[in-house]
Amino acid sequence: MLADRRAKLERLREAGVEPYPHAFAARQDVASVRARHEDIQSGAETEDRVRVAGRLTARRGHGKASFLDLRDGSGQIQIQARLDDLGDRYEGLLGLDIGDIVGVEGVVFASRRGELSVRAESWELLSKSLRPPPEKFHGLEDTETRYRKRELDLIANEETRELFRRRGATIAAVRRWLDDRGFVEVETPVLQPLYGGALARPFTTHHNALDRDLYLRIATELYLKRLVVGGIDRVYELGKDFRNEGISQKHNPEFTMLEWYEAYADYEDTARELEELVSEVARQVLGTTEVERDGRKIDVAPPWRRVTLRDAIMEKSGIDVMEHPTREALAEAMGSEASPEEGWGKLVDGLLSKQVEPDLIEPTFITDYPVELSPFAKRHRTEEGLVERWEAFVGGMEIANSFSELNDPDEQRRRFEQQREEIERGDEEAQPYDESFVEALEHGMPPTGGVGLGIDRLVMVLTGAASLREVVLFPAMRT
RNA sequence: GGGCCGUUAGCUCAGCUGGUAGAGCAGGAGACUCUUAAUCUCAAGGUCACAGGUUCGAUCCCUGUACGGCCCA
Repeated sequence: MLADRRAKLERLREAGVEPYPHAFAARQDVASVRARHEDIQSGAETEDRVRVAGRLTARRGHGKASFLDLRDGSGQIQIQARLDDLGDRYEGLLGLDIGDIVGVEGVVFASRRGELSVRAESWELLSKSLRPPPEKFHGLEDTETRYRKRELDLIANEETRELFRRRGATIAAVRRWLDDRGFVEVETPVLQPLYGGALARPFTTHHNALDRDLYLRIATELYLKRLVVGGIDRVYELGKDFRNEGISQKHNPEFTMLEWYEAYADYEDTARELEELVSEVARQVLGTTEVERDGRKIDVAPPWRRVTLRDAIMEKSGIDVMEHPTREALAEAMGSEASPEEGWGKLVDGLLSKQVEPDLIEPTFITDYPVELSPFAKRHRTEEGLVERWEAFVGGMEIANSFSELNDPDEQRRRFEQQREEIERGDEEAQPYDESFVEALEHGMPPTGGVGLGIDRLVMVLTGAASLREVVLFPAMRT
């Protein structure tokens, strides 16, 4: 199989052909050629001489005249090869393999059937392909191979190419939205002496020269808030976080997260901003605020529904969590035993994710969370025991999380103490105490609204993808 | 972590009650000067995921392992 192509490579070399030349000058991309001839009539000739280059994706031979399809990063175009035009270079062009990268110079015309084509007058091999590409009609369908060898998925499947174009466009649009509003993009440490900012288990690594363990960040929250203390009133970071947890359709151990912080804003401001950002990004990427998921249309245009966590749980389960303020009472109301490492907050979180979240198809803010679940959120201005926090859901999936940031250093200390109790109970996702963060707050942080937006999940929403692994180029796999 | 399903040619897939494997595409040789999943002829291509077991005989039945998918926790 490979031997055939290897043998061809050797024959080319023996014939004095360099199979891996350095360049193909004065190349135009396929999209620009197509753009010039949008309105061409079937059978029409032009005098437009072009140089295009790309991968051969198909060949239809006819003896002394043949057709090849050539694709570059911008699109695909048909090449016509005729013995009359190419003479002794004709056989060589036909002898190339599907998958080879080739440069062609010729004149643009439209075939009798109206297909825009380049009539080759000369060509050169730009890179020899030694392995056969996936099958041309069915493409590459095996999920495992698509993830492990994403390059083959991209060669074979237009939907995959389109999805990752959309992902790129989404990230660009998100940055544009923030940049336009004066947010400063920053980069904070990925390797951290102490992890924090989210309830999750970290990855641990080791610094040899310092001979000490470091953690891969689980969030950027604490460093970004220190920058707000420092006077960067509008700040954001877009990058990878790492959480040492299982792999599922909504979880990858490394994932892309956006966090932004805005001084003098609260969680009502950030909710309005998120609605605006998501709908604006959808408009830029899709041209509409309507997305599709499982065959259903979902409009992400503002305003999104707002419902308190207490009401949302009551509506679905009939349980008023505020009437059962201890873990024992709540567990009894739920008709189950709480495992020892689960506090009251964890039980509430469980009710939310199992009973409520799957039905949150239309864009929804769930607001006002128990303080136990939110060690960095400010207490609610009117509701006892709650904090000013929301999570945003679209298509049955959490995409963002936000609060009026806790800026009272003494209160922050008490919250860390509370987390210490959770750790002692055996909760491995609780927060370690971070004194340098509390010290920063002691210098005074303005009232601030902060948001975390899961970029992979946003891309899932905008592409209708069923699994996070579809929108991550190289998802985590065993071995 | 548990349950169910899958793994056969480079790719997409067949394979009967257990008798040592087939097709299409791709690749090879040939025919064909407007095709586009081109068409036609010929030939070639396999550690049936891996390791055991049952059997005269295993792609097929059983056990285990690896990897993947779906569902549940």
